[in-house]
Amino acid sequence: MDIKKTYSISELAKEFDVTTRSVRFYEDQGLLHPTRRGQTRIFSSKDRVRLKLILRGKRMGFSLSETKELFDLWDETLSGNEKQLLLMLDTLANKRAQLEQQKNDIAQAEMEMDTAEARCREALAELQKKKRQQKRATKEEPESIEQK
Amino acid sequence: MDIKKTYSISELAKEFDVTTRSVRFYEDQGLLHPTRRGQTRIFSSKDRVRLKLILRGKRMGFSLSETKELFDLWDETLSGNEKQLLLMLDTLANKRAQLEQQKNDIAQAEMEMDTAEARCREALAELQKKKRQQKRATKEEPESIEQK
DNA sequence: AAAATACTTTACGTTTACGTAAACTTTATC
DNA sequence: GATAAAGTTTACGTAAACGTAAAGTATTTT
Repeated sequence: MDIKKTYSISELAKEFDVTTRSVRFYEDQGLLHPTRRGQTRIFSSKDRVRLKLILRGKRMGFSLSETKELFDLWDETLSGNEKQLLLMLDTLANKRAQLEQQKNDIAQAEMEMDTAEARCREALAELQKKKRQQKRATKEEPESIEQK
Repeated sequence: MDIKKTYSISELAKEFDVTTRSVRFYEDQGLLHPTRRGQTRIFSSKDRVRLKLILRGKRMGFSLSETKELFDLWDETLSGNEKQLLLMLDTLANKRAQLEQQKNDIAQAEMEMDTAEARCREALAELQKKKRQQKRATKEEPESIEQK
């Protein structure tokens, strides 16, 4: 099994570099389900994994409610109901399509960045050439202006 | 050169499936620069390209201001100033790193979706097996309950 | 010329994902 | 036992990215 530990809110916040406010917000939205000792939140390693997934989702452009839907769907999937299983498979297929689109977008962006970078380097090379020409000019005619 | 045409706001909106409101908003934020005939906006093919880039940026999780920064930077880059060129190269490197992160995230997500899908299919197979067993049972003992 | 269509500006409303401040308990430290 | 440190709830504020309604202009169609 996992590192069967529990975590405080600030432990998680530090580890993933988010504010405690965010963590509480994620709980509020039903994405995390910490238990309580008194009124203090205690997060399980499952919560920790989910937090990681939430943040990755965000980096991939997923909203919190999208991520929550996936979480909920997965939980219901575990119950083993056939309908839920099929729904999950369908959802997975949709997400895969979405990821394909993103991969295309990224590939396109990378290509365009390649050409952009190339143009930058060309322009820079031009500038360097001009600089060298200027230097040569001042060496060939040192103080020549004064000898008119 | 490009398809040197011009576009009305609704042409663009239809083509890229966004509202005219969004297009006006993008102009407001300085991402598009249509000219005017009277008070009516006229978009160039450059605007069209930019709109495409804006939307791709959104799909990749970029904010409008991030995209605007890139546009502005690129415009200044064209002026050929050395400092701007170097700044652009730096920015490009950063974006590349960001895309690398996204590619990692996507790869991870795909792996996890693979295992999730596998589990779903296993669970479904289990259900099918049980169904078949039930069917066989009712065939082997047709109305057997009544012959106690 | 009246009506429909496409465009405009102005401006307030909405959702998401938190930030920030206030006021309060609980636990650890001096 | 005072005080600091870490936690809590409540609640108002905010930036981003539009939605939506109001009210007006310009052009095209009937």
